[in-house]
Amino acid sequence: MIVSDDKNWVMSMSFYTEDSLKAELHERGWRLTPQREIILDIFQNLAAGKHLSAEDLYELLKSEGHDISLSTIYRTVKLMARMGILRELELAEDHKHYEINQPYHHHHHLICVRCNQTIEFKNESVLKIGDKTSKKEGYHLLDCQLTIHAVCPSCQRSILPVS
Amino acid sequence: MIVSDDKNWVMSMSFYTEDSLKAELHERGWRLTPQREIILDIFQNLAAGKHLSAEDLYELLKSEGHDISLSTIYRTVKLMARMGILRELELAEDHKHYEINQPYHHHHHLICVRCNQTIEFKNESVLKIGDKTSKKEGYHLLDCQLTIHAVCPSCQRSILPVS
DNA sequence: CCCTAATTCAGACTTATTCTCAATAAGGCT
DNA sequence: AGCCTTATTGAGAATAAGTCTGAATTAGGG
Ligand SMILES: [Mn+2]
Ligand SMILES: [Mn+2]
Ligand SMILES: [Zn+2]
Ligand SMILES: [Zn+2]
Repeated sequence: MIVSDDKNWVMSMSFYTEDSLKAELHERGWRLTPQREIILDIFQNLAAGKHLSAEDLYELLKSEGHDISLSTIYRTVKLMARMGILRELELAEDHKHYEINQPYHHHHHLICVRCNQTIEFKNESVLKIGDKTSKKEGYHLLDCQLTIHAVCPSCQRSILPVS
Repeated sequence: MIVSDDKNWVMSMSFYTEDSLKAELHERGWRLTPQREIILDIFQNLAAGKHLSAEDLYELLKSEGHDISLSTIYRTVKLMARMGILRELELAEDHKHYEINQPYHHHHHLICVRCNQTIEFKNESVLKIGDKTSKKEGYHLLDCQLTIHAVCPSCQRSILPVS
């Protein structure tokens, strides 16, 4: 399900029910499976600011008694990212992270390139820039993320280890 | 070599000579090698808007008669990214790209999540936001990138292939 | 209830990136 | 100019994130 606001850009709605997820999948000729429902449920109930890798999600599901294969997890998060339901984050680690894509919780990341410590921050103008830019090019906006690479205070003080 | 401007944030200077690169390496107890000099030279003379993967760089160097190992290339681009000399771009492909980090050429990416087509755009406020945010947290800014995920006009029209 | 095509699952596979370690060489010092 | 320490390189092995395959399952339309 898609919601347009007064500024005329489109963004996924904040919360999916079984029905709205099913409707959005069916729009594209896809199906609602228990696996997809369960995975979306995890992300919808994740604490604000938490994000999961595919492996994280796999373990979390297993701990809750859901035996969903890694292949399905990889396929599902990619699918939901391409639908605009999830955000795909490229943080400092060597794997992707995912979180729900909700305007209300929209935020960005400040990453230390040495120790990988990451701080989240909000900024109202970023989404406006993303909106303006994508509209100008005729793109349909799904998500926009500002990623800042920097050196944290603690790493500025420490001696650099040899690469 | 580091340059501070009137706004008090720090950013690598636009152009490196053998001496300035050497100085910046020595500050950290590192060495200037022919390989590092050659690799930086490639990036400094790359057409604006071009970016290279490690493999791209390896082939380009080979075509110019420079036999630098892939290991060294991976190590060097990562090193230079952590120094703020290069930007590490996470585009839609499954490998990283690098380009020189110069305020003058500072730009961002609008990516189609379906066909991976990428458009570069400039925006003056993004760097200001990155500056303000990193300063507020006491971080030393190296680079900031706005990445917009969206669906391009052509992909909006086409039928969706099954994932 | 049937049928078709989408989806799942297990496991093989791919491949970007990192690691290891012996050989080399940068650069500080005399 | 030669010496010494240690950072760096290079070749190849290793790692691991993510994708692909093919048979079995199942969603959902009729
Ligand atoms: Mn992680
Ligand atoms: Mn590429
Ligand atoms: Zn740090
Ligand atoms: Zn496209």
